[in-house]
This record gives sequence, structure tokens and C-alpha cells, in this order.
Amino acid sequence: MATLQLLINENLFLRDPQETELGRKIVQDSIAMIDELGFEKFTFKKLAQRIDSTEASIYRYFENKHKLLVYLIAWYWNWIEYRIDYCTQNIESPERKLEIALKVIAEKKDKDPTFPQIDEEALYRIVIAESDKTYLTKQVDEDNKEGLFRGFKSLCKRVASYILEINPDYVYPHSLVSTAMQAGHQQLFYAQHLPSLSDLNNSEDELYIQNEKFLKELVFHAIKN
Amino acid sequence: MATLQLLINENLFLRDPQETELGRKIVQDSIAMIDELGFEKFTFKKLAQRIDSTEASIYRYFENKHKLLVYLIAWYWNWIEYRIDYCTQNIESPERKLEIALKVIAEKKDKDPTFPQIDEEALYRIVIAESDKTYLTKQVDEDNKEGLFRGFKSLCKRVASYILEINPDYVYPHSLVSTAMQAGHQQLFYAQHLPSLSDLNNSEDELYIQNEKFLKELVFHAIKN
DNA sequence: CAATTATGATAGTAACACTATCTTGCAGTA
DNA sequence: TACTGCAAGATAGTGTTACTATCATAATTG
Repeated sequence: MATLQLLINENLFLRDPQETELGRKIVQDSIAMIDELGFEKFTFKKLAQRIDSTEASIYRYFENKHKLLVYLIAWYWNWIEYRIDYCTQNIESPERKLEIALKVIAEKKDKDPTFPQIDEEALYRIVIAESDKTYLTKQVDEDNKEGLFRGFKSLCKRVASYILEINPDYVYPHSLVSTAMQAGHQQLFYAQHLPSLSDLNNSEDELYIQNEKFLKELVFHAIKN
Repeated sequence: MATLQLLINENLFLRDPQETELGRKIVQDSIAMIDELGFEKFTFKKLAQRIDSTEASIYRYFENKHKLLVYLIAWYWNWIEYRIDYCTQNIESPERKLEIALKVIAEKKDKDPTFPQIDEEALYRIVIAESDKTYLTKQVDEDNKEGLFRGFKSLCKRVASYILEINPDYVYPHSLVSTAMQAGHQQLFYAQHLPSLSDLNNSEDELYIQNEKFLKELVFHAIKN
């Protein structure tokens, strides 16, 4: 298994954390800490203590904790797009490609040995619970201009293109995809914390399969003419 | 036009803000301020200055700013349920009721003279930009136990019941409704800030109509058997 | 009139989100 | 080997946030 590196937008960091020992530790341990504490209670000070470094050193990699979160979420979406790429190799049928994309988005996330330094399970929990906070801010327009959300947007565009291949007359391909991608996370969160907002039963095995089925039905029914 | 008061869960406040002058000012001006500054930059200190009161006084009404936000969002959902109630009076057909519910959820929000002290337009912008933050926290389970999300859940249940009337075999009525309600807000946010994630064009007149159409198609296609 | 209670005034605290500066140590180069 | 550059550590400091506590005062109620 080859060890790869995902290319992340340079505006997301001051110094590339993938290139140094300390940088990798920052990313690795921030994933663990945000997962444990939640984003609001996570601080650079606590992270510094944990990795036996200093606040100042962390600030040399990331401008602030918001950028670090956006970095992690961007990494996630790049990873998902890479996985969709990988899994749709040599497949022609747009229906099949759409199905695979939805599967990759909704499926249970296990450790990907291609990226040994990232704990994808923890990161997935962060994506579910925190990713909306990356853009629900007053600086969203500036952040967007800097290209911080490129990963999500590019993925959305790609899956929307499958939909247009299937039904060129469908009017809302991007809206449908962005809705489905967010719904996938939301339903997992609801199933766990606000179960009356969801019909997925919170049993580990069934959960992800049901979620995938819900999304597939939603999308394929929507684009049927 | 009768002036009504919505009944809000008592766990959301320490002293009922609807019953005093100061309380109403807190609610009114916090809506304006959160709309202007965004929730993270909004503080009780700034609010106190604006309404010529003190931090301490505001803390006598709301435990903290998170609870205040949850209060505002709860008010909003109660208002929406009241409006759906109002607009579905004497209507039998579940299809029609579902349509009306989606319309009320998606339509442009204007000042409702029934609640003269609330700026519904500003509140709607807050709901779009901030409402997810009410439950995307580590204390979601405790907050939920206290019934803080009752409004949203009750509305979801009601609309889901329309769906089950239409098609008793549809397996994901709650998931579909919660997805649609969130999608409605999300698409408006995307249209304005991340337009490549949406197909709604950001022209004031068309926007809400398109959004409503998107949601209706999504929901009605999903439940068709 | 006395008692209660809402509000205001003021002060204080721990944590947070940085910023600045200076030093150390190490890797590469002349 | 000495020189240079730079990453990281050490330390300190600042303004703000999110509270909590206490006391005074004014208005309302019994």
C-alpha cells in the first residue's frame, strides 16, 4: 500500500504541517482532542501541553484554531474525492458512479492505511459534529475567496456532473448533492443525539446501511423524470 | 390582529423575558445584534451597552449566550408551527397540508404583526446562519433532556405525520422532513455565500420560489411509491 | 409602612486568543 | 571548522470573554 499525501490549499496553513514532525503531531493530536473535547473547548494551549510543545509553535503552523478546523475538514473532503476517484476507476455508467459516490460518502469510515498519520474514524466524527462551523461565520465570503472550501465544492461539482449525465434536464443537481452530503452527516448525528428527527435506528451495523439507502432513494427518486 | 405570545420551554430562561420591559429589550436587541455581528462576536457585554443595562442584569434572564440562542431558535420553530397550524385550518388533504407546511418553511419571511416585538426577517437570517450551533455541541444530550429542542422535534413529527398519511409505507418520514427543513436553510445560505453548491440563483424574487420548488420536488418524489 | 424584588453599579477571576521577543539547537554550507 | 539560517522552545504580556459576587437603590406589593 503506497503512502500518499493529499494536497491541501496553501491558504489553510502558514507552514505545511505535513512536512515536519511537529506539524504532523499538531494535526494528529488536534484530531484526537477536537473529537474528545469538541471544537469550542479545544484550545491551542491544551494541544501544546498534550504534544509537549508551545502555543507559539502551533501558531507558526496555523493562524488560529478556525483555520485548523477548516484544514481538517478540507483534508476530509479531499480524501473522500480521492476515494470516489479510486472506486469509480474504469466505470462508465453514471448511475453506477453516482451510487458509488453516495456509498463512499455514507459508509462507515475505517482507518485508511494509505494515510497512516490520520485517524479517519475520529476525523469523521469531527466532520459530522463540526464541519458546518467552518462556513457558518461572518468571514465566510473572505474564506471562500481564499479557496478554503475548494474541496467540498469540487466534490459537489463532480457528483452533480454524474447526475446531469443521467438526467440532463434535472434543474437542481448541485442543490441535491449538497443537500445529500449534509443530510448524510446530519442523520448520523440525529440518530445518535436527537433520534426523533431520524428514522435510522442507532444500531451500529444497520446505521450506515440505512443511511446509505435513505440517501440513494432520496437522490435517485429526485432525478427521475 | 390579536397580539399573541408563544409559550417557550421554561428551561431556556431563568426569568421569562416576555414578561418584562427589560426582558423584551434583551430579546429584541439580541436579535438585531446577532444578525449584525454573528453569534461568536456577539457578547452580553456589548448587548448590555446597547440596551443601556448591565451584563449582570442580562445574566438574570439567560444563563449564558448559548441558551439565549437556543431560546431564539425555539421561538422561531414555535412560530413556524403556529403558522402551519394557522394555514392548514380546515384542510383535510394530507398532500395539501404537506405542501403548505413546505411553503411556510421555505417562503420569504416578513414581519408578522401578531408578534410586534420580534423582527422575523432578522431572526430568519439568524436561523439560517446559526441554528445548527444550538445542537452541534458536546452538551447536546443534556440540552435535549431538558427539552430545549422540543419545538423543532414537534414540528418534524407533525410534518412526518402528513407524509405517513400520504404514504404509510414510506420508511424515512422523519429523516426526510428534518433533511428538507435543514436543506431549506442551507440552500439559502449557499445561494448567497457559496453559490456553486446550489442551483438557486440569488435574485431576491426568484430565490424563495425556487427553494420551495426544490424542496417540494424533493419531498414529493421521495415519498412516491 | 414594611418587605420584597428587579435592576444597576462595581469589582474581580480564570481562561482564551493571540503577539512579541529572545534563546537554543541543529542542518547545511563556505 | 566556523558561519549562517531557521525551526522550535521559553517566557511574558495584552485585551477580551464569560462569567460570579456583592452591595446599593428604586419600584411594587401586601
